[in-house]
Amino acid sequence: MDIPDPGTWPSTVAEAEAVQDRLRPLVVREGELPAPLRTVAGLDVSYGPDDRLAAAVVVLDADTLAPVDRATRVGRAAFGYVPGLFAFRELPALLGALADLRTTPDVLLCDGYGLAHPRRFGLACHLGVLTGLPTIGIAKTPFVGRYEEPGRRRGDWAPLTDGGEVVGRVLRTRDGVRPVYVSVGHRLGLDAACALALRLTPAYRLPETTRRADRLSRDVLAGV
DNA sequence: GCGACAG
DNA sequence: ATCTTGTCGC
Repeated sequence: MDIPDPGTWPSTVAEAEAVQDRLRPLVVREGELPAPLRTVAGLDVSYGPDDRLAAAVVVLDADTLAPVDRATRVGRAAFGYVPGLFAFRELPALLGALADLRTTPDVLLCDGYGLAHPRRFGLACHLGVLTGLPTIGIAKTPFVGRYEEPGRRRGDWAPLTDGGEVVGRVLRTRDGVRPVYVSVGHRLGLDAACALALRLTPAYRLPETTRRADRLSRDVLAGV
């Protein structure tokens, strides 16, 4: 798919935060799922020694969840790990992988947060603004915000709030398993984001998109 | 000031 | 993220 040239990447914390502040106003915090929804893409990155990394994108048929496209990119981490600036670490490689895709996915599912971020501009928002595509963030552990424990059944959820505003949702994707943390990335509202998260978790806690991308990035890093 | 802190 | 054995359960 076509990916616009992001230009140069920041090298300091101050520069990176300035980039987030500059792009944040471009985030569209609402929207319905595209109809018909044809394809969904999952993105993930695996790390190896010496800052080596492998980014992977897997595109699935939204109905059958069968893989229809994939792309990978190996490289080095472009930024140190700083909570809140996580996106700068993986974005270059993820964009590179996306550029190699034959198709343009209808929605991008990111590993991490969107609006549930100290400056309301997590990886999912960043990726959404740069690609122009609808995105959502699904994280495995809490980062910002407070919440009550949701019910234990699949579909149960509780609002994730921070600074007096709802920034996401703690969602139980399977009965009796730890919940995931869903937040809006770009062009999709929270209801749509959670509906998609449930649709992609027919068997496991994490979305099929994320699981496929995770395994692919791992395999690539291992040289498979 | 101190601890916590997506992956 | 990654480093790692065994173990409980379907």
